[in-house]
Amino acid sequence: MMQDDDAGAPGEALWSRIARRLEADMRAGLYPPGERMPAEALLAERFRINRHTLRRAMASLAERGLVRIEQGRGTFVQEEVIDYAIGNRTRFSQNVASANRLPGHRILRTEEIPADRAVARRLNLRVGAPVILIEVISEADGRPLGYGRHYLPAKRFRGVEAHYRELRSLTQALKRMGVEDYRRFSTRITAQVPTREIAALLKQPVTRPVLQTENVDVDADGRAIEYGITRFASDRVQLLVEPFRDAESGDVIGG
Amino acid sequence: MMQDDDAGAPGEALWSRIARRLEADMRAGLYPPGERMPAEALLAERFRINRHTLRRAMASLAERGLVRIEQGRGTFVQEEVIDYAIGNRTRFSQNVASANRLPGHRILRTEEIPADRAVARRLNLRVGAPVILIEVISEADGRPLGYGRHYLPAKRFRGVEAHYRELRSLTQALKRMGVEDYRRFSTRITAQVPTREIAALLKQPVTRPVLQTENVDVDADGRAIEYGITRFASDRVQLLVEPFRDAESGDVIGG
DNA sequence: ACTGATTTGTGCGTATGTATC
DNA sequence: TGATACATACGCACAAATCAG
Repeated sequence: MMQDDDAGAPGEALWSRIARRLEADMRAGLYPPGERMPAEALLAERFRINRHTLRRAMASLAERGLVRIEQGRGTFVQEEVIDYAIGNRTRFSQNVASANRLPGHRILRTEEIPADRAVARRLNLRVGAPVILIEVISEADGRPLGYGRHYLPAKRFRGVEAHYRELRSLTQALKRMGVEDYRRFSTRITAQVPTREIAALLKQPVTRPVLQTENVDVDADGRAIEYGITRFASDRVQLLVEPFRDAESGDVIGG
Repeated sequence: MMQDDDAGAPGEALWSRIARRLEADMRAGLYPPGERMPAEALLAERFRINRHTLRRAMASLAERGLVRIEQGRGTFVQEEVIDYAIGNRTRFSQNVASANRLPGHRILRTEEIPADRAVARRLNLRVGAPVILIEVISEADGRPLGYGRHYLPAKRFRGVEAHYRELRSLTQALKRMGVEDYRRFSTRITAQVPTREIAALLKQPVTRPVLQTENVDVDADGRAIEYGITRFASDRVQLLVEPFRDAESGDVIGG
């Protein structure tokens, strides 16, 4: 049933008009991505409509993936998610750039530490062997996408962190140290509830999950050169396992 | 000060002895995987130790990944996670069987419905074209691993659900309908907070995230034959993106 | 939106055992 | 022997999160 005081186009339901209005306001920047929208009751009062009507409008936005409604917490403007491709030749900045975002990263710290059991096993080292730890926040348009901890064997790569800071690319830094090529050996993906600390680093609420990837990269000889754990903000990143293409021909492999 | 009634090995800290005791009790089946352990206060009283000492023991178990401590909720015995391999030739039951678990599935329903926009786009159909929906709970040792919704074009695969029910394998059912071979075209991975309904289907709390995968499979000619959305219980499954190997030679591809 | 009960998290104070210099 | 630092253990109190009603 139409609202009596509907001043919009005839034939369009009031909830639909409200939905378009909310969508326009979102695009205009009134409700920035990731932010909580005003409470349903408040918006209903502001538009002078019943809360049911507003909820119908919100439901249509939620269905289209523009907002995310969370009971007891509020309604949040959905952020644009970046496809993060995972493959044999995953490179960091390419993923972000191909989404028309400005890639960047902040290095939190670099340190030489003894390998614990987990790191030693993945890098084929003895427990206690020196490894270089690089902690990075990767960003797109200044918003945190992921928080990564990368371990490299110090014996072989001592000083890599200086190159990395200078060149701002691990691929380039490794190349300067003689690693002409490397590839992703394995990737393990889990979903987790973030610790308060990690949620803060990713600037996301602890109530939203993180996608955790664990990877081992190897050089052309198959030697492990890097072990990394990255936590992605699941509202801003989705992982994409694509059909792998030949480096030269571009043909799909493994069909 | 050592406890007066300490009967343990000398030189070993009390918290360490308690940790070993708890670990043994876990393995003995006293605290089954996924279950909540008794509250810290209760356990401390039972062992006649201070709560701090018990917490030190629990911290060591948590560090080793044997338990998961959640403020306000309790301490939970961590479940063994199954590696679920994702690749060009992902097949369902192989993954579970290779983890020495008994694979199985329950078909919740099969139905012919018109394709909505999302399904139509992925299967290269018109909106409203008939598709077959198959809803499945996949299990290992009787515990739910994932809840999947699979869509197939009805025009080509009408009746596939009967074969599926009989053969209990989508690969076999498709083969019977003339699909000799198919491969994974793309997989999209996100982490989400489950709805109450999905949490119930997966027999997990809503506070634990789910891993959602969206996949499109294509036949040898590259035509889309299946679009699926699967939600995995993140405590019981981790996704594994492995180096892809050639079907014949077994060589790693793309090195 | 509030309440009370339960559970884990944190801080402080005290005391003793152990290792080192 | 003594001084010092650190790990261990206990007791008490309150904060913070969760959950059921």
